[in-house]
Amino acid sequence: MAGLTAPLLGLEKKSLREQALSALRTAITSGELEPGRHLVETELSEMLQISRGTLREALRQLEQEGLLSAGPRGRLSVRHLDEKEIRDIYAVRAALESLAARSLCELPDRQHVTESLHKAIDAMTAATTGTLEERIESDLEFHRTLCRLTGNETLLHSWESLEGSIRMSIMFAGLEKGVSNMSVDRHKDIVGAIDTGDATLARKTILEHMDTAAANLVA
Amino acid sequence: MAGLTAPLLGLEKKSLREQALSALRTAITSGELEPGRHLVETELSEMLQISRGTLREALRQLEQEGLLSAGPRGRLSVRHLDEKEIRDIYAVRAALESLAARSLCELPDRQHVTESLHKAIDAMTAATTGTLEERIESDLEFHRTLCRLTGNETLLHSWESLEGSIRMSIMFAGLEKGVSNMSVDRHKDIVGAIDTGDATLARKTILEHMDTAAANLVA
DNA sequence: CCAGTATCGACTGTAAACAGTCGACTTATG
DNA sequence: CATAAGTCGACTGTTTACAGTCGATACTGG
Repeated sequence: MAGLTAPLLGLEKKSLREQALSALRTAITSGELEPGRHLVETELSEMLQISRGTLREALRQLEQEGLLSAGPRGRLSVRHLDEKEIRDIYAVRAALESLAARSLCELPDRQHVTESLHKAIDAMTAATTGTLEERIESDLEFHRTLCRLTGNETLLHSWESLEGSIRMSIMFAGLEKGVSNMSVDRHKDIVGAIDTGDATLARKTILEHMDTAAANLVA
Repeated sequence: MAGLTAPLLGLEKKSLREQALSALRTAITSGELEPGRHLVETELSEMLQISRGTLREALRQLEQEGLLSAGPRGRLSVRHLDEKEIRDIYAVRAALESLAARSLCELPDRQHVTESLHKAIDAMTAATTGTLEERIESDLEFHRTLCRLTGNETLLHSWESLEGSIRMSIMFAGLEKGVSNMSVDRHKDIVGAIDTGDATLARKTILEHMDTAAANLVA
């Protein structure tokens, strides 16, 4: 049994809370737990086979991410998004990602950045032959990479806190509409703009991308 | 006992979790719970006279707000901010608030907006004769109002999720440095720019305000 | 029949107890 | 003396039980 591989040494055992968080986030953003649905702690804890205390910790986080809304007496339900809310979410998303794009343009050495973004583009290209879900995942991964590459942890965290709302927006609009915003060419334009090092151009490209995306979602 | 006033009818009893959240947020952002301090659940729950379960829910939220960082084995400690992190926080803050400013310029009817902002300015003016804490509160209230007036709930929520980090940045720099960014005149400039309805000017004013603020904090 | 009161079930909020992991320290062994 | 094994305390993660609030329904009295 000698010679354990490095990945095994780095194994991370996920807590029940984290597992519940993931499962619930997926169930909500996929529509399985439908908008407006009242989440009853006792039911959910039985379904997930965890205690109510553990579940509550996960639910609190989802509430903070904007996926759940608290009704009277602390009752949590899956949030419903109307058109205005989707537009609002995309406006904030645009603000964060345009900051990311500008920040990347201002980096002294952009080579590793563009390499990583090209990899993310390749992944998007590969996903065009996959399922709608795969295309959405690769798209969101591209945008997350954009934020991550800035090295601004606060920016990445803010974006990730918005990710659930973004996913719900796509779900509300329907996956086909969502995917219509995920063309590889338009993302190549973003990378191209960043490549030029022109922060104003990069910002403008992102803002336009997000304007179009929001308009498509609410059409 | 007839004739209860409307405010009494609207009384909201805060849960222990919410009370703990407030108390902890204040203790952290004021420096009472100092950066790097390991928060031991059993100690804190005894101090606050609440159960560990209730405390955990509050701590989770503070972690998500960026005020605490999780170390090995789930141990939470008060986050320490270095200069880069402060700059990063202010960059994200600038992105959010400049979106707010641009959004306000695009509103069809800006009269009630400018009235509210002028009120916030008046409160800042009144606070100049008060304590440093009062000045910081009135400043943050001005900026929160900026975001709230847009009617974009996602934007307000994102800003509020950042507020703790903002407060900690000010605390790290020292209150005097923080207050140096809170001159009434500079905030009047922001309102003035929004008054013109020129979204580009308003955005630029905010970005400059935040650039200067960050530079002052890390100087 | 209607209004007031009582009861009960369905929750959420909270506390107390149990369980597991780790590091520091002590003890045993070669 | 150095190393390995054992023990224990200090936590965090989780479960179970208790407590309170509310709405819906049933009951009672005028």
